[in-house]
Order: sequence, then structure tokens, then C-alpha cells
Amino acid sequence: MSDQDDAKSYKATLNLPETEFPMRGDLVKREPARLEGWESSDLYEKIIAKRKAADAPCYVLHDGPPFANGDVHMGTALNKVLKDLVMKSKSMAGYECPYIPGWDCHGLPIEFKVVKESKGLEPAEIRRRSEAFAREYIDIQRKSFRRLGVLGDWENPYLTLAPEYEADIIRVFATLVEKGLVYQSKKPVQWSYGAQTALAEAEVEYEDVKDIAIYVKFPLVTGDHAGDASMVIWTTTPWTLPANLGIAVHPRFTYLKGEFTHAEKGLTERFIIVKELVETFGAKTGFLPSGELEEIKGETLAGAEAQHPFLDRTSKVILAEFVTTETGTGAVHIAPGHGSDDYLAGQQNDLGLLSPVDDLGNYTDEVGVPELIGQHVHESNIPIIKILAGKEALVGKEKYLHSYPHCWRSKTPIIFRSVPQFFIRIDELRETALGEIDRVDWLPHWGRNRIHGTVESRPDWCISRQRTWGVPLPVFYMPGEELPDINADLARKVADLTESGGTNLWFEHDDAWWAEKLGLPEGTRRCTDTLDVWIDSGSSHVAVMDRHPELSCPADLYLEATDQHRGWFQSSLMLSVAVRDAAPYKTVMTHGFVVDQDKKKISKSAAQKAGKPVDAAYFYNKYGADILRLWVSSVDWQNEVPFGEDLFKQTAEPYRRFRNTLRILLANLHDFDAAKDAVGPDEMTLVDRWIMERLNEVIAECEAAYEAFEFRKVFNTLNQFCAVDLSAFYVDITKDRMYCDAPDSVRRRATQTTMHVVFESLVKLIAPILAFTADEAWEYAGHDTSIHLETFPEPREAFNGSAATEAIEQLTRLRDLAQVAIDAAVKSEAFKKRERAAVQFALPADDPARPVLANSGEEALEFLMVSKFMVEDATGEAGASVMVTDEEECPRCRRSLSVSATTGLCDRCDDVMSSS
RNA sequence: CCUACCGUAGCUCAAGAGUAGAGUGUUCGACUGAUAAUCGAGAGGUUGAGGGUGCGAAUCCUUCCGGUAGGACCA
Repeated sequence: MSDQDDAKSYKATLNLPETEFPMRGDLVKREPARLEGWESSDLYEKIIAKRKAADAPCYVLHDGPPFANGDVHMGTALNKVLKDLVMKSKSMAGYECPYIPGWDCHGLPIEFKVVKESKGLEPAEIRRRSEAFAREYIDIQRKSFRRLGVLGDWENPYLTLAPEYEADIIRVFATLVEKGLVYQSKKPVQWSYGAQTALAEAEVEYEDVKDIAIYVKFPLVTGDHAGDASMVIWTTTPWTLPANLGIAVHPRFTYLKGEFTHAEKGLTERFIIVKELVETFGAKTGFLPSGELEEIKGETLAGAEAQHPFLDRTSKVILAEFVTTETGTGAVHIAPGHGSDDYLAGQQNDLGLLSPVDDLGNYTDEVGVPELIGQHVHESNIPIIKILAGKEALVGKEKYLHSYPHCWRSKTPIIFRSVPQFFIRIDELRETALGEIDRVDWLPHWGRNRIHGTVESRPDWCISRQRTWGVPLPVFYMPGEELPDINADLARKVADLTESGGTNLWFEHDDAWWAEKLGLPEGTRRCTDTLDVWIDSGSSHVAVMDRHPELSCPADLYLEATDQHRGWFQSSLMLSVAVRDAAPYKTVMTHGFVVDQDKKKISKSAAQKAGKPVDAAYFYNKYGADILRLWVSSVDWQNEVPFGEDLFKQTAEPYRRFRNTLRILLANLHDFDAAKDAVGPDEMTLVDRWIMERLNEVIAECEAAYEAFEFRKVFNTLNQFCAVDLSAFYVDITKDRMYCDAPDSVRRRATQTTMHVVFESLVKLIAPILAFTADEAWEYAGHDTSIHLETFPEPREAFNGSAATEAIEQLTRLRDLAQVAIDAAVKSEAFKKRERAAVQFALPADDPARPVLANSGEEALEFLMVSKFMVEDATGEAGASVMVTDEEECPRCRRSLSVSATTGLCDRCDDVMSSS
């Protein structure tokens, strides 16, 4: 027999690892099949039922409804997977975790698309098409969320378009009315002429634009300075000048009056300009002071009237604290119909109100200048500047770069415009809301300041929209009345009528039908507005949490992206404070946006142009949902989340590590039956006890990290454990006994017992993240129910100490010491394998490794993976030298130990062979 | 302009007063009994910059620079 044949024949006598669990994930193929299994066996319901049976406490994460348009992109996927990580980990921590997903269905974005496709539709038809559109995307998104392994009640999600949900929205409105929080008023709102509706603060996005700012002269005609000087205002919106009714100055600022000369034009004028800005004014307009300047206190100017530059009326000088000396002239153009500060100032000073602009943004007759009527305001800046120039009222102009609000849908600039709108009085709610904010846990902590800031300063909430695809504003105008009857009882009746039929009734029937149904006099008209969609989603704590028996309010957790501080968190808070005087949540967690690798915002269109996929489907179809889930777990959700395919791929490698670690454990357990073969802690060897101690730490760390939603820490801890402790050490060191010991030797069984515990613990700890892979491994381990029904492992008390860990630390020290010498020897070709090394350690007398070596001779040898070692006394530092061993290599186990002269095998292998 | 958070190896991130560590990538090597796997080694960091307090600072304080987000201004 040749040596080679020897080796071959002995291979058959080994217990090599064996498993059907595939090394390659093939996730794209396997996950859908597993998913089908989960759904056909009602896994979600089973988990809930199991926790219920165990009388588990509830943990409620209330799902924020994504908008039902568009595919699921990485940002949405991040949000849903984070939620699922929370739910799966809470469930494994022993809670009952009902998860009712929802969708936000009404609103401008959908109506916009529908209307764009075909114009001139009846409202009822717009609504039919909008609903079809929403439902189509709900299905698309639901499919994606399920594919990502997110478990929940997908067959019964909440939809804000559901009749019973709509009815609850109207009931919330009725409650607001009852509490006297709703009023109608004509004051300036942010108006999108592109979408022809008022907008809420959260529907506005800012863009940098270049405008022309102008300086305009208003000659004083009454007061101390009548005929003697002109006020000069500065504005970036010349189109608001026709609505000018006042000029505001700061009461405590000092203004200078005197002669200003424009040298080039040869013009001399008498102006009143705030002291601090005279220089800037000169630089921008060319008008420099050319004589003595008289100081005037702002407050003394009040009440004077100035001539409007091109209209036959005067503009009153008023006082206002908001005037600054940053830009302009210290005199602020006031158009009460076109700005909120302006509006308030106008109210306080009885200026009246002008808003000569229609829904489309065109001037109405009221504008007072014939050639402007019908002109669009944003095409009127130049004509107005020309008019001003013609009247010699234009003092100067400059280009001005600033951020200007735009409609989030139509992308057109927003104008402030006054039309009758409905509002919620925020002042009545503010104090309670602010108090509640401090009772809520905000994660990360600075979320508290963010929402506190917005609630503190937000103006009254404009809740009416001049749109069709939404819940109608349930308000009526009695015959002959200008003002609406805002009536809670009527609203409740509307709610009851729509409970089954839905609010389509509002659009399908006419005023007469409704008047009759509600017992109102003939000639009653309905309000044609719809409610702001933030009322829809903000009412979910009533329409969902109060309605579902398994949920309850306040929820334990709301979890959305940071933009919801202004959006859903706030609308929910306000409505909840109005309805129940308390916040609807105990904890609010926010995550950052998914941004491009170079930290630029991912807009879908820009990413597509650059050929960078951002659709979740692209990634789960190419890499698998578990890779995506692992990526989510590895990410720092508190800040912006940089994303790109390269970054994404980095998590594929750790995935393989997890998978292979589970696989080798499984493979080493192929002939192990815990019920029959497990041994007690006393039988375990040093490395077994060490890995059990490590496992206890890992369990504690992971469970604490899950508790704190620090998934990345779970990821790091487990990755480290698999890569370093298991793969590089434990599995490597125990190979010899696993493969070469007699199958049921105590030593081998002890290690199998350990591996069994490690496997079961590891697979459970990773299950919330690798939802599919963990379940697959669990199945291969012989379980016929899902891993997701399990709970997290408990640390084992027997291994709570650190005795084994301390011993292993010493051995690791020696191993590192030996490694250096071995590497040198291998390099100089003294021998090739570390197993051929004989190591001579030189240790000081008090070296802590000495007792370890003395107490665990054979195990130390195994751990060091060398042929033999000796210890000699060292005077200085510990060291190691190495030479080739004089032992023969056992052909069966390939270790270099003393071998039998007759069989050529080492003692252990000899025993195994002769007894088999 | 104000406020908050952040800035550590090519990349993604750990350590939160006591010799800067992982993963990934990269280079080299071993094994062929975890094999489209596994093991070992190397290279790679004056921890954004400067100053301060400590015996000692990535860590605490301060100024600046850069990034991001809110807010202010504007509307």
C-alpha cells in the first residue's frame, strides 16, 4: 500500500461533516418558495396565536402608511425592513406583536397623475380612477414588502380610502368641531397654482432660485415728512405690489432722511432709509447721500401715508417688530393678502386685504391695472418693473438668489394668496402637545427638539384642499348664507352615511339629495373642499389603533424617516391631543434617508439617469431579500444611509460567512441526537466551556442590542463571533476530534453538545435579520416548525463565569507567540505545516500561562495545533522557538504524535480503528 | 446667520481617558477532510486641523475647517 492509498483508506474511517444544507444560498430562487410556505401555513397568525396562548404582553408598532404610488425603492424598503427587524426581535423576545400594515391612498400625487392622463373628468370619475390607481400600487408594494420577508396581516391592511376609515376621519373632524377648533377664514395660505390648491407646510419644498429684487419709491403724502421725502421698499416679488397696502418700519430703528444723488443718472431724491443700510443701499442702487442726513426714530413715522407708485391709493406706514436690517431699506412692503406676517400686520393696523389673484395664478380685475388683468403673476414681474420705471418709481434693482417654496407635486413656485380656507386652531392644542412631546421617548434623542421646534412655531393648520381625491370637508352652507355652518352633528351624520357607502356618496349625489338625507332646508349647498391628507393619516390612531381589538393606543412605537417629524408624527400628535389629550405613541424612532454613496440625495429620476438602480426589487431579484435585510441591519439608521450597489455587495460577504458557519455546525451535528447523545457541562473540554462562555456574552449583547434597536451591533457581534471565535478558532481546533475520534467518544459528544447549543442559539439570534436563511437552517436541523415561532436563547448559567475564557486567553497568547516562530520556520522551509512544529516556550517563572499549560496538557496541544511543545525558564520576556518535530505523522489524523510501531497510527487512531 | 448630529485604515464601521480594533477590499502564502469553502501572514491610521486640561486624549474643553439636517432670512 502506498501512502496515498493509506490516506484514502483512512478517509473512509473518519466522521467528516455532512449536510444537505447547501453552501450557496441561491436566495433568489429559494426565498420565494419558503415565503409561499409561510403564507400557505399562515405563519404570521400562528406566531400571534402562540404568543397569545403563552399570555405574552403586547408590543404595538403602528405602521405609518406609505403613499400608494410608485414602486418600493430602497428608502421604503429600509423603513419596512427596520420595522420588521423590530417586530421579529420583539416577537422572539416573547412579545405578541401584531402588525397591521397600511397605505395612505388619497391626495394630490395620485389625483395629479389621473388628471394628467385625461382631462375634463367628472369628480366621481376622477375618484374611481384614483382609487384604481391606488389599489394597483398597493398590490405592487404589498408584493414587495412580503417578498422582503416582512410578516404582518397583509390580507387585512388598513387603507385610508376604506369607507369605515373615511367615516372615522370625518368623526375626528366632528370632534375637532365640537372642541371649537375649526374655523374658516380668508387669510393667506401657501397656494400651488400648478395644482390649484392650498398646501400644508409639509407639502412644500424649497429650491434655490434667482429673482430680481427691486427698490421702489413711495412718496410720503401725509405726516411730518409729507412732500419732503419718500419711503423706499425692497421686494423680491414685484407681482405683490398691486396688493400693497402698507409699509412697515421698526419702531426702535433709526432712519435717516436726506438727499441722495445718483451721479451717473444725474438724479437727486429725498429718501428715508434705515441707518444701517444706507451704505448697502448706495452700493446697490447708485444713490449716495449727498447732503446732511436727519435722524428719525422709526416709531415717529407711524401713521404717515405714502403714495402707491402706480395705483390711485395710499399705503400706510405701520410699525412691526419683524423688520430687520439684513437686506432692503428697513421699510418693508406689506401686502396682507400675500404673506402671513403681512396678514397679521394688516389685521393689527386695519389695512384691509387685497388678493387679486385667481386659482391659476392670474390677476383678477381687482388688480387695478388693466394690462395686468388675466396675466400670470410669475410673468408679471417684468411688466410691473417696466410700469415702475415708467412712473420713475423704480429706485434700483438687483439679482437676488434665495430659496423659494415650491409645490412638491407640480414643482411650480408657491404663492401666498388669500382665499377662504378652513383651519384648525393650533394655539388651543399647542401647550398639551408640547407637554406630551416630553413624555415621549425620541430616538435618536434630538428628534425631540425637532418636533418641539415645529410644534412650537407652527401657525394654524390649513386643512382644506380644493381637490377631488380626498375625504370631503363635511360642512354645509345654508341657503342664502355666505359663511359655512361648521356643525359637529351634521358631520357625524355624514360619517354614518359614509360608513358603508364611502365618501363617493358625497360626489355621486347632489346638494338636494344630501339636504334631504340630513333634513336640511332646500337650497343647502355642500362645501366642495376636501380635507388635507395629513388628517387622513393623522387619524390612524383612531381609525386603526382604536378599531383593531389586538391594538391599543398609545402605540409602543412609531418608526418612520425623519421627514415625518413635520409630517405624520406631528399630524398624529395634534389630532391625538385634540381627541384624547395625549400623544398616540410612547416611543418614536426615526431613521435617515437613503442617499447616494457620495451623500447626494437620491431622487429616483436622477438615479435612473445615472444608471443606478434604487428599486428594492432590483436588489432582491439579484441578490436576495436576506442580503437586503442584512444590509439594513448593518446600517447606521440614525443618520443618513449612504447607498450604492458596491456598498450593498459588501454585505454579501458576511452573508456567506453566516451561512457557512451555520452549515459547518449543522454538518458536524449530522450524527448527533441531543436527546440521546448530549453530555453534561462537567464532561466538556476547555474549548467547549470557552465557546459556551463566549456564547453567553454574545447572547446577552445581542439581546440588549435588539432591545435598543441597535441592529448594527447585533450584526457586528454575530459577525465577529462567527468569523473569529467559531470559524478561526473553535471549529478549526475541534476538527480533529470531530473527524477522528470515535463517533460516540465523550470528547466528541461533548463538542457536539456544545455545537448544538451554539447552532440553535446562533440561528435564533440571527433569525430576525436573516429571516429566510435562519428558517432554512432551522429546517435542516430537523425542526418541522418555523424558527420565527421560537424565542431568543437564554444564557446558560453553568457558563456565566470566565474561567475558561481566561485560560484560553493565555493559550491564545502562546499561540500567537508560536505563530511568529512557525511563520519564520515555514518561510525558511524547515517544514510546511504548523502541525509539524515542535515548540519551545521560554516563560518567566510567574507567567500566567504556566498553570494553564500544566492543567491542560493534551488540550493545550490541540489548541496550539502543533506536534509537541516544551517549556523552559525565561529570564526576560516570554518567547518561543520552533523546530521540526521528531514524531511521525499519523496517516489517519495527520497529527504528528508518537505513533505505534506496528500500525503506524497514533494511540487515539489506533484505538478507534481497533474497536470499530 | 443660529442650532443639532457627524468627521477613525481604500470602503463600511468599533472602541468613549491607559499600548487605535473588526469586517470588506488588496497582496502573498497554506490546505485540498467546511472546497465556488477554509486557514495563516503582509501592507494600509501623527483618529478632519490647531490649541488647552491631564502622568496619559480618538475619547474631556475650546477655536477653526468640512459634511448633513433642521431653523432664521426669503416666501
